[in-house]
Amino acid sequence: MTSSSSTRRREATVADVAAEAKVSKAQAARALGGYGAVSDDVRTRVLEAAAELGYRPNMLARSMNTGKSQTIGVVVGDIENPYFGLAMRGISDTAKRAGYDVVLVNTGEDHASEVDAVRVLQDKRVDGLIVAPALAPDSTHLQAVVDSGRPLVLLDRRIRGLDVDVVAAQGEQAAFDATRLLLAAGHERISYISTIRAAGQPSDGGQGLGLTPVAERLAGMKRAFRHEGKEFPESLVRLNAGPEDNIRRIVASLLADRDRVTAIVASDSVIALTVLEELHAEGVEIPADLSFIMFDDMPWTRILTPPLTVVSQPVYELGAASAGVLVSRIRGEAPQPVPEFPAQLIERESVGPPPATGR
Amino acid sequence: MTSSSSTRRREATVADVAAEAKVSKAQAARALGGYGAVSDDVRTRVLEAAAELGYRPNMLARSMNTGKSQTIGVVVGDIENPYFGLAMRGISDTAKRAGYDVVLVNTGEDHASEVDAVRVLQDKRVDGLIVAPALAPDSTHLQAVVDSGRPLVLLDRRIRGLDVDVVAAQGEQAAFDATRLLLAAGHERISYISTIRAAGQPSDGGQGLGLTPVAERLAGMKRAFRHEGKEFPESLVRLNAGPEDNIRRIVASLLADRDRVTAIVASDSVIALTVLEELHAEGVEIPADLSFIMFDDMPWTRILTPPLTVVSQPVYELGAASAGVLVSRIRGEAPQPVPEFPAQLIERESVGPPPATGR
DNA sequence: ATGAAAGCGCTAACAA
DNA sequence: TTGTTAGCGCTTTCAT
Repeated sequence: MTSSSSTRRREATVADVAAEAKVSKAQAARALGGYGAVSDDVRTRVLEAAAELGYRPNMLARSMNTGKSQTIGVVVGDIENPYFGLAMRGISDTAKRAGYDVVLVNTGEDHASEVDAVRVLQDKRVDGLIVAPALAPDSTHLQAVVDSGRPLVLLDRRIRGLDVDVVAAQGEQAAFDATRLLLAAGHERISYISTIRAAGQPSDGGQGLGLTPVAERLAGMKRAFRHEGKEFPESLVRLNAGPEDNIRRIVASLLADRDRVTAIVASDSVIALTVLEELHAEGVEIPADLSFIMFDDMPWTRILTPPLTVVSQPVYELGAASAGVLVSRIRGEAPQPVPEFPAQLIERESVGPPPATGR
Repeated sequence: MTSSSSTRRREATVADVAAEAKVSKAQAARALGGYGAVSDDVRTRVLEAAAELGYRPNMLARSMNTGKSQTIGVVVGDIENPYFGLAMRGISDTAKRAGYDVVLVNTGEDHASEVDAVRVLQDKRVDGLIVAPALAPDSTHLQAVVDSGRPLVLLDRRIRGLDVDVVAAQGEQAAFDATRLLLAAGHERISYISTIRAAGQPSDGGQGLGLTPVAERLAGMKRAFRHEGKEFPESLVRLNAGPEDNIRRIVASLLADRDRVTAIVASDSVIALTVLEELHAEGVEIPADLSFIMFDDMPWTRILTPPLTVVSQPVYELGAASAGVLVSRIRGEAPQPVPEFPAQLIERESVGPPPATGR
């Protein structure tokens, strides 16, 4: 007759189990924890007692003396962004398989938030951290993680001077390919739009971008222009584009310009959505009036009219790899080289020749 | 001269700080933890010592005696699904504001996984749980949570006989509205497609669906038919529709049928995407050949040609509310009534008259 | 193989 | 206000 009252009854502890099984606390703990030397007889008695009492280990207590929490911390800018949603699944799947739980903190791309999150996670004694850092001049909070000896893996963004594993897609070549596609179709007035919070001038085209995917892609685009002997239109690069209504404004002004852009490259799927909405609202036809390429091959890009030409990144795999690398670091295994994840241009139908210049 | 070796140096503890500040461990702990009575003099000395030593509290130790981990567990079927991504942000934002971290477990809609997740989270002594339970005959794992006295909030799905807070959108009325829209346009052969893993026959139209949103919506649809004195085509309900290639098959067979469906209602955005892809592949025009309505007002539904008529659900708010309710339960506050979240039909252009029966 | 006892880092009585 | 002393539930020497 178990007392199934709804009040939280005291949970059974190792001591309780030990008493019930008539062995010492130490032996019960060994049997329960699966370590040390235990005779079959004792083990079965302990396990039976445990089952009867509904014993469940207190992981906090266990973590306290082992120093391992079997938990990894993940800090991202925006889980709502499908990019991170997918990456998160990769992380989660991999972590779970290795016996780790994941505590997720969303920073809203805010640096102070990120600093705080990293600290809190360390206070909670996570065994390792995966951070997709916001662009910021200061990375002492991450350096502190490294100094503390806790494994840290950077996702999607490298940080200068921080010697840790980084898992990110390589976008330079794909950006090069995408730009060549555009150039070949006859475009030169190409705009790249990103919400990245870059330091410095809004359109300084690469300064203050650090080692971000955006910087890489811009480099790829420039190389493509150089390759054709043409000049990259720095002035059409739009960073710090968020939030939504600002993106709309940017698109509108890009279109209103006397020297109109003929192609737009969107930095991710969230920004792409807003750009497309604004284009729609302005009655701009793709690709007749404007060519369009976006990063991330979201499922919906295939069912648009026309289907969108995109640069796809193996996002799930990036997440999975970051967790994989982190886990092996936690376990102190030999530092495997982080695999490469090249982004890839997928041609569909949103790129065409620029409109006849009928201004 | 700090030893910035990369080896994990022993972290400063309360005892270290106390020694440095020349006070008792208890006083140091009080000053550090911000509880009890501490003189200004002692406090400043302790805080200084702490700063100098780089002291950080060990939350595991703290949790062990307080019994509070300041962490809530969230168990969902699929984080990759944008629905949960958004809900997760609502949860995360709300939890963080209340001082809680979130550990997220993805079950892949697998019951065994869910059972395990719930157990592990309890072992980790989370202060409360938010679970979006997979449909399963057995919910003893959740009953166990309730019995243990740990706060539990169900997200998106109610469970018969389990007396806990439930946060979910009300879809009956919106489904009724959507169906009336379809009926008014002249549709009767309407198919509802869902990936929900229902027990019993695949098309038993509501049996074995428990208290799920799908059951509610089906009820709304039936009511609309009844309201018009027409008979609901149970045989067109397609449950257990996953995974992707199976969805395609279902759509294909629905179209191939001699008595073709004239309208499809998709249960969520993930399934909608596949349905739309298949329709696209089959050359079916919306709404000329087929009318289409989906649940969840994803941003991309607005930029399709034509824009999609959808049923929108306040997903972020659902997540936020579930966390809010959970936190107040954890704090032992008076049980606030869970707010209502009616889903809402948003008419756009994917519904039109059925095609002239030119078979 | 087993048990006694000493912690892990912190909070929580209880005295002083 | 301060310090002393017990624990929280578990792992881990160290004997036996």
